[in-house]
Amino acid sequence: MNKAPEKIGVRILDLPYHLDSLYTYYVPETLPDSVSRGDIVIVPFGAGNKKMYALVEETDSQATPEGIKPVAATVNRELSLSDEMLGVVAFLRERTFCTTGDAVRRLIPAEAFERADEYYTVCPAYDISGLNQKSRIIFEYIKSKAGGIAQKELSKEFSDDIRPLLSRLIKAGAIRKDLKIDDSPKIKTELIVSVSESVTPDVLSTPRTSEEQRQLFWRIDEAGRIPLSQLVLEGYSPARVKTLEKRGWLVVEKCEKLRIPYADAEIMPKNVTLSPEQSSARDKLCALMDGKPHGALLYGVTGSGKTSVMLSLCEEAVQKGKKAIVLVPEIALTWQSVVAFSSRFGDRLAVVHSALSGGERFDAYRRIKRGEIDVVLGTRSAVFAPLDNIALIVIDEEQEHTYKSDMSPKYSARDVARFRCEKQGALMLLCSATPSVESYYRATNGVYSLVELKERYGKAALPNVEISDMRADGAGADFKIIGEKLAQKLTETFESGHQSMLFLNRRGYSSFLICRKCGEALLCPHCSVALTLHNTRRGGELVCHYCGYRQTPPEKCPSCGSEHIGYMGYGTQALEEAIRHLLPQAKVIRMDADTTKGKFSRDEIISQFASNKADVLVGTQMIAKGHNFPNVTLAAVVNADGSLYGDDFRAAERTFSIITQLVGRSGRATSDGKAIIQTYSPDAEAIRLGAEQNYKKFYESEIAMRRALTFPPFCDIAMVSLSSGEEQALIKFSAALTEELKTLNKEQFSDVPTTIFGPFEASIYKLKNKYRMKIIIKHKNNARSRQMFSALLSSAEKRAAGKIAVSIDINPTAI
DNA sequence: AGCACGCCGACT
DNA sequence: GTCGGCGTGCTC
Repeated sequence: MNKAPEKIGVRILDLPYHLDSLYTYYVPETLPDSVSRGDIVIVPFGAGNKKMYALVEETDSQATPEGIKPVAATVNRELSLSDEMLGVVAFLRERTFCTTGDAVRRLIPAEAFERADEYYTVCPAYDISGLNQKSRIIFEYIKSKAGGIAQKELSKEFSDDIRPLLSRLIKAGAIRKDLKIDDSPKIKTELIVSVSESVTPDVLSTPRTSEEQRQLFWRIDEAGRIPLSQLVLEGYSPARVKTLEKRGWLVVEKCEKLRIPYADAEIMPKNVTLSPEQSSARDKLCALMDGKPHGALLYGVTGSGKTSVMLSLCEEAVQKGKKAIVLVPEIALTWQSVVAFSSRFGDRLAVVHSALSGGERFDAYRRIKRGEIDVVLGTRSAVFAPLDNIALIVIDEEQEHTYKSDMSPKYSARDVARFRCEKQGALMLLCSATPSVESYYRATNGVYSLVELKERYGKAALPNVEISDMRADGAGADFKIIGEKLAQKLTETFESGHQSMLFLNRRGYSSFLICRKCGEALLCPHCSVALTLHNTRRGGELVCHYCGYRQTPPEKCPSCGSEHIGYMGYGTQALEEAIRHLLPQAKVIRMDADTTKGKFSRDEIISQFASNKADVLVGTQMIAKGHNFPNVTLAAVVNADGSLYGDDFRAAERTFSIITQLVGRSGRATSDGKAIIQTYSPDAEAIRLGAEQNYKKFYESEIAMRRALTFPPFCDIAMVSLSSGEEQALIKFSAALTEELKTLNKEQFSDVPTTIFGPFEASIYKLKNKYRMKIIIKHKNNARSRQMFSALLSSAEKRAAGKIAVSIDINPTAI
């Protein structure tokens, strides 16, 4: 019986884009396990038969290429991707122009990959007399290592490249190369003690049972299942446990220990009653969880209690025996929000975010995959949680740009959510007080159902907002960070015992160091960005916010030698100081990227402020989101112009959104909330309408602009990014690539309508010593246009020969 | 991207 | 003659 070996089609991970296609291998009979779709295997690749990870995409492949090779090994079954996840991989590859490897490594935590290494061993019978000296040294070295030596160690021990020598030795039959998989599981185990099932407390009356043994027995009987380590901690001796195990009273099992980072969160069930408006919204959305794919936008003013509606919907999904994913922006994922979910779903909740350790992430992944989890709460990447049977994917603060990844795969969590909801028949629910123009457009077009919350929850009213025109404030005279109006309100608020929040979208102390004589600003030597002054314990320090470069401020201008150098612009540190100056008695705390480096420091700052231990909170973006501070009656945007004049068509939208959110922080529990917006452009629409909290009007004017100028949602934007350390090569290559695109578009893809801009310099032209260019293409995102970009990327990569990095991003957050 | 093959110069 | 440089071309 000679049956033909099974052939499979695989995608090899970690291959460059233009080589990322389907390869055929056969499954040798010596392979212990069967191979199915979605498995990860190890295959030999290329002339050197380097062992590579590969994803099995097809079994029983009919392809008949020449000289196919055998699969080398299978790896951990727990890595296998479901059919739906294979679909997500294909979706990412097709939509974001990433490699299969990039996609797979986004879905499976790195810790899950077993370490596979190539080991060298000698063939003892080999006669070494024919070898030259260098070969003999290598031979003897490998021989001296019992059990062989890994490729990595060998190249570490000897010079960088002894590989040709090694392959010659293999050919000569002197040494062997084998694949060894280190499958020692990176799984923590612990010993769990329980009372044996066949035993009743009657056994305690057996003779020669000590009082200590009885106590131990009762302790375990009470606990049910308890870790041995816990018993030891409580003072019971492990030897005594062993004795009772020998008697057959107790059972000690080795169990997997899962790291559950938020396990100790206090469970405090809250019985939130929904307002009539909230429960009507909930009912409408519940009706959309009917097993068919739907999209909905929950548009609710700040403070209208969108979170309660979200929670209630998740409960509904779980009651139906289904699962839910809830996505929040990174900055909103704090202890408080975890506790809110944890109190409802307990250990059926998994929390996934970037601050998890590798092990914690792996454990969460396995718990989800095994079906132990009903609700996954997390940031962007949680949209890939390997749940089946999803009824609901919520995206809170839907307009946030953090849902778009800027590293490969450059996906948008919203697009992945839509894809998964389509496949699983689930509801995608976008939530926001200031929806993105694109999403609101879809809602008004009937693509999404629109559900609104118009009232603030409880008795809270919208705050009274004033625009403070900084042009009038001491114009020409001393430059002020805090204008007169804001100073007055800050003082009043402090004196009345209430709290204030001040938002400023720039960290550090001063944003520029400028020479008053020659006008040069001091730039980072590695990036085309001005250095920012920070106050540190050691005094002032200039920091690059893009690459982290630091230096002490110079005494003289480095370009003209003048001593007349001064600082321009200001950041949160300067603001903090200005408040201390204005209100010396007040306690001020600052929350920005500099003060929240620790894992829980953000939670600490928030809980300090929430418990009234500070009077004023100063911060960047991260103070604007998700927290409910009842005692805050003044919110201020210190410099609303900061985000208004970007070179980005979304600048107005972001300004409007941040103003609306911040204003909404004030007066959540009372009716006398106030908000101040300081600006030099009081007539700018985004600022005026943000102050009025008039989303609809802002949307109308913004959508009209987008339509007139053809911007999303009326087109899609592709950005081809090129970067290289060699400036001239980059400029030449960018021009050639643009020409190639134009030719491609004229010939093979003449049916794809485009408008091509560029090439031009990126807004930060030099970053970490790499020069950056970009090409912008307005187009309609569909299968044809993606084919065109895919062809362009493949050819560019081939020609770039590693000297120039090329990537494509569809609808990037910043152009 | 790796890696081998292949053809050239510098050295034992 | 051998070792090792890096140009070219392929990868199931």
